[in-house]
Amino acid sequence: MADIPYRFERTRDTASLHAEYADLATAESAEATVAVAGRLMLRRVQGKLAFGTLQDPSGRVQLWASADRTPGYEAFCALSLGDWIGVTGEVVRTRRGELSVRVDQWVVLAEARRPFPDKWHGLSDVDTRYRQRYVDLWVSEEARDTFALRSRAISLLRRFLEDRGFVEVETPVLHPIAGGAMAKPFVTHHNALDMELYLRVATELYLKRLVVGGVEKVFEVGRTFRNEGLSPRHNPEFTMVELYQAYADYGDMMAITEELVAHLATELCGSTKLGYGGRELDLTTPWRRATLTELVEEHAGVQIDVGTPPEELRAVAEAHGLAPDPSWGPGKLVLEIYEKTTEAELWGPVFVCDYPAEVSPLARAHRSKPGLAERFEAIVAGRELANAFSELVDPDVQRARFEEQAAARLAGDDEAMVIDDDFIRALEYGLPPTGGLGIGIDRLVMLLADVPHIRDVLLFPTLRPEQA
RNA sequence: GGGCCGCUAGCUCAGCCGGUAGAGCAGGAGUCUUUUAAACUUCAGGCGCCGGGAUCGAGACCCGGGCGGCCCA
Repeated sequence: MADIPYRFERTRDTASLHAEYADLATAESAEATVAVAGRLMLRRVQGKLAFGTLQDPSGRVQLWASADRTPGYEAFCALSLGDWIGVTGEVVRTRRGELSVRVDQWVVLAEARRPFPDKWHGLSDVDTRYRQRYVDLWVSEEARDTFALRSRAISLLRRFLEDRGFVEVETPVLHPIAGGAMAKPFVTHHNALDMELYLRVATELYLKRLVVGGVEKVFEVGRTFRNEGLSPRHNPEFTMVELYQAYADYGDMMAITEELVAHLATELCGSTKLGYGGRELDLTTPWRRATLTELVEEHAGVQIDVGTPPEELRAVAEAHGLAPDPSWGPGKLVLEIYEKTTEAELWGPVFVCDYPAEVSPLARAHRSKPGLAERFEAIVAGRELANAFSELVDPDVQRARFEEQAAARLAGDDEAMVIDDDFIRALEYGLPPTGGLGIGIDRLVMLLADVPHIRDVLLFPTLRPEQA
């Protein structure tokens, strides 16, 4: 192992070097000494002269070493690609016009003992890119750009909400009851209390408790866990932002959703007109608002709603290749028909409004449409990006909804919710009219970064373990 | 869970109808004072994902398994 110093005093990153010396003439020296550090990416040895390419997070700069002025010239030429080095020297522009740091002093900061990936093709094996993200980040600029964008997106999201008076909170990840979404939880065990705990499937029920407590505008950005399969759009742990606003309804949530997404697109991509997967995506506000049943009529050519006789709904479902379970009510049938015939056809952005109340146990009944709830999902680039409601505020109705869920659970639906008595007790203290919204951050970043797989926006996605 | 595709040197990839494994880069040893992934000479580098099978003979064909990708549920 080389003698590695404990620190290195860097004076410039490579980007600021290029900015500062943009006007330096060819074959001139700036008569200024700088210290740069990073990873050696390329090397061109020409006998008594050697050139290298140093990379840091801001970019790259050429290094120029010569046998007659670079100390330890032979050793410098023998560095491995991937080694971290610190270089001190004069800023010059070579005869070929390349801004360079002359290697007057240099020191190894870390050895790359493992071989460098192909310097031209980089890493193409996606599995290796996910498993060894440290190598991927080092050699592929697209990966670095995507994660930089993710970081800025979350930062902008926080500022957007804070600017509107929302307060960020942290609620438990370990839940005694996995509530707030229809999903299978991960189960764990607490030894001291000798009890099962569940990793949260949503932050919803805790955040609404906070609105009861008087936090009128509240949000949480947090990891959520659902015990389901892996797909280009699903990872068992993912990041959601949920927000709740007192005195607001789902219409207000539509406005926040479209403003937020348009704001992020403008800030990060420079426009609300994006391309995604080679297809145009126009996020300019306002987004289309359409009811679920309108959209089913558009795409499946059938007029149905929760008031349609169940036999008729069943027939429509079967006509589209579904095998309706006898336990399904009209609401479930309508939802299934929508998901089968329409959801995949939508590109969006579109707010799909007014879901059946039967499948929306935490949403408030529609103010004028019986059997429906004031709930929407935002479909963007063909996938669900957001889910929101006018929140159910009546403790008696909430208890009845929970009881329906418990019955479904007994009947074998392991994604159905469990009765949360404390949540009902909270509602009994009074939840004002409230709008609530959840947005999948990973999917949002996928849109903004124009990447096809959720793994492309997760630094360390869930993978099967490597073979020993 | 089902279907299809892929897995060959550290990396990126070839390999015909089944005949005993190759290139470029990276690595080692040399030559070279202005290069830009890319000079030249030379050397080394392989559990062909794993396990079975048919064959005189398998990287290639058949079966099972692993991991990954895409599509479907």
